[in-house]
Amino acid sequence: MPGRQFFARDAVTVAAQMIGLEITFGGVGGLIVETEAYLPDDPASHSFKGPTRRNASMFGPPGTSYVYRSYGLHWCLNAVCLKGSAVLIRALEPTTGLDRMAARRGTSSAAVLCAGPGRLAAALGITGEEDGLSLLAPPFALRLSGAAPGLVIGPRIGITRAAEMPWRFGWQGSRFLSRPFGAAASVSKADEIG
DNA sequence: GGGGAGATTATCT
DNA sequence: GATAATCTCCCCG
Repeated sequence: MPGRQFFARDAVTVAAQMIGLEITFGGVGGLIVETEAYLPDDPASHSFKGPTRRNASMFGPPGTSYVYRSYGLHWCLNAVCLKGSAVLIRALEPTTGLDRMAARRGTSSAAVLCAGPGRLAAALGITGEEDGLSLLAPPFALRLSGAAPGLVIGPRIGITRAAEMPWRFGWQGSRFLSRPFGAAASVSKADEIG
């Protein structure tokens, strides 16, 4: 079971190694199939210009949650790594609590329950209330699934600054991704990152 | 103190 | 594909 040391590393390394982990919140969740890394000196990162009330959690201890509101209406869940860096969890393959997630999302299609950061947070019932909580303690739970997926690596989604950096990681071949990886994507293995 | 942009998504054409 | 929904913070004045 990943502990604080797992997150006390470079966010790019953690983002790669989080693919295949199982994360649950209140007994609901699934396998992480898509992540993105955000670094302290990264113009696309919320931490780039230093701490504010909104991003304060990004400067907390490794393993802290950072939940922010996106475009005024969606919530997005991150795992804090080294100070000022975090991994955005963008998509899950649902494994537990499918019925509760489907009820929250208003759809019964597993393929889109958690395919996207806003959808994922909605399915798990995560809001700003959970900002700053530890991911290493209940109601959160992390565990190694035993899966050893191939990794797809490509540019991050939905950003304008530093958009070319290949800091988006995916479970190769997963049908639960928020969006496909483009032709520019490359393939690797988790233990080759870092 | 105000205007604009942003790590998004559901819905309609 | 285009657009609306609408929060938080930055930056300029």
